[in-house]
Amino acid sequence: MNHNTYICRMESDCIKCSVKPKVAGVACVCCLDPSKTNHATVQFVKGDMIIKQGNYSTNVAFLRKGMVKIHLAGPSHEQIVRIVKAPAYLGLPTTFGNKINQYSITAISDAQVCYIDIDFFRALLKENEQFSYGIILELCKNELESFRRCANRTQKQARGNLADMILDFATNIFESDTFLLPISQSEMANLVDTSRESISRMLSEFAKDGVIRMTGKQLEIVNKNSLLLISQNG
Amino acid sequence: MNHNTYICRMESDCIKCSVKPKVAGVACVCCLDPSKTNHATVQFVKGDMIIKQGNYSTNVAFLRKGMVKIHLAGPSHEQIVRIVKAPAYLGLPTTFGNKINQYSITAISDAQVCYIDIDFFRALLKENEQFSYGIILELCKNELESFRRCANRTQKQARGNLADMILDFATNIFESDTFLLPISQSEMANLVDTSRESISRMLSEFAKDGVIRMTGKQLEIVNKNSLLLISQNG
DNA sequence: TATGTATTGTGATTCATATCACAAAATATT
DNA sequence: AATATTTTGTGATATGAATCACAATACATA
Repeated sequence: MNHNTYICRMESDCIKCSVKPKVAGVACVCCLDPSKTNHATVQFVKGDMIIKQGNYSTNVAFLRKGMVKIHLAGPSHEQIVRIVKAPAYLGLPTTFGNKINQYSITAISDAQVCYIDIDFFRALLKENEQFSYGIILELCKNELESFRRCANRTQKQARGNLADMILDFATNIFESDTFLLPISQSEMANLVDTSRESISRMLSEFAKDGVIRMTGKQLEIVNKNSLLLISQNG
Repeated sequence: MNHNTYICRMESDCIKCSVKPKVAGVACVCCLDPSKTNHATVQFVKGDMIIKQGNYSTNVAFLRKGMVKIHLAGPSHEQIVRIVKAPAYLGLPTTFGNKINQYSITAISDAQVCYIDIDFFRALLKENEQFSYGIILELCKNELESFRRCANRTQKQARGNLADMILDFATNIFESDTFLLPISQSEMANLVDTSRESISRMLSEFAKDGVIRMTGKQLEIVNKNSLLLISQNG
């Protein structure tokens, strides 16, 4: 896997920006940058680190294409907080907070990120209230989601959380009941708060019970109801 | 305990608002409401529910005085997400999101809440960019805090989390090494993700080991270093 | 194609904690 | 003060899941 990244200014591409501003908050700023001089697009390969915990942050990043994982160093091991797919802003909390990235973001598929000049971004927030309202909205949604997830992870037992992960992939990320698992089993473990071995065991178990079908990283949900039951659990 | 609440319009009190706008985001809107007609102050008693999960929300709430717990119904039991003390906005995510409260907020001390008309609040966001920037800042801080907490709670073991809770009370909430625990042991359990029994055992253990001293709900940190060690753990 | 590296599968064992089951305090409420 | 109700203390037991320890693949690159 080649982790070289290259910067390419894609202003022309940004003009006919493929990421249409559906909701104000998740529009690429490119679309709002008439001079097209305040942003640059960077291509990442699967495995590349886009934002690195502990580094000083100078830009706002907007994920135009691809999938990433948000992760941070926990007290004993790496914790994957969430999987995010385009389009989405990355690392907003850092942008506003203390400038030091509090978590890392790594591409788990090839990805395209638009870096936006921070001053330009701030100016935009000021003058475009639609936009800033959209950002607030997105932040709020994230907070609620965080709460929900945290409660689940700590209260449910491992199989319930794994079921949730699978359902989340199918429903929110891939929007299909068949998909290629974008992360390894140890990553799943860090996402779902178990051990790698438990993930392996549980996946085989789900397969044996006819809940899912697996061929390598290809996963198919065979019995969604069972999965939902496991999620609600007992 | 008497849970009757009464509404009292305290416009005069709000004029000489004791909650000075230090940071834009955590200023009571009262201070920015010249006509003083868009807000009302309500007094709550310890134990009162200020915001109820599942209810429709019509106002923005600003906690002027007191302490509250943010909690939500988890899959198996109530989860306390965080303890918050004044001054702070309560339930912003709901305000912007879908209007149905996604979590409850309950007073754990007597508390004073300022309810602000939502349209007024929005208008303010629009016209006062300082203010909206402050709100964004606070939301971002919350998100980071959520991540950190979630990683800790799931990775550390029980005694580490309890140590963290005690340190958090001392450092952030009471700003003193001696304080009155504002919640019961079962609440602590829900905050720290253990069982009530474990909390009881661990507290006695900490006391036996000379890390803390306890007389009823009065807690004194005797050896902060030990507590920090337990937090980092092993 | 070959060789090193990362990922996955599976058993045996250990361990931290939840649960259960009461007793004892402490706090409300009449 | 007297009774009810919530909170707390503590032992015994059960259990989910981590850890350890390898074997077996799969994958990447020389």
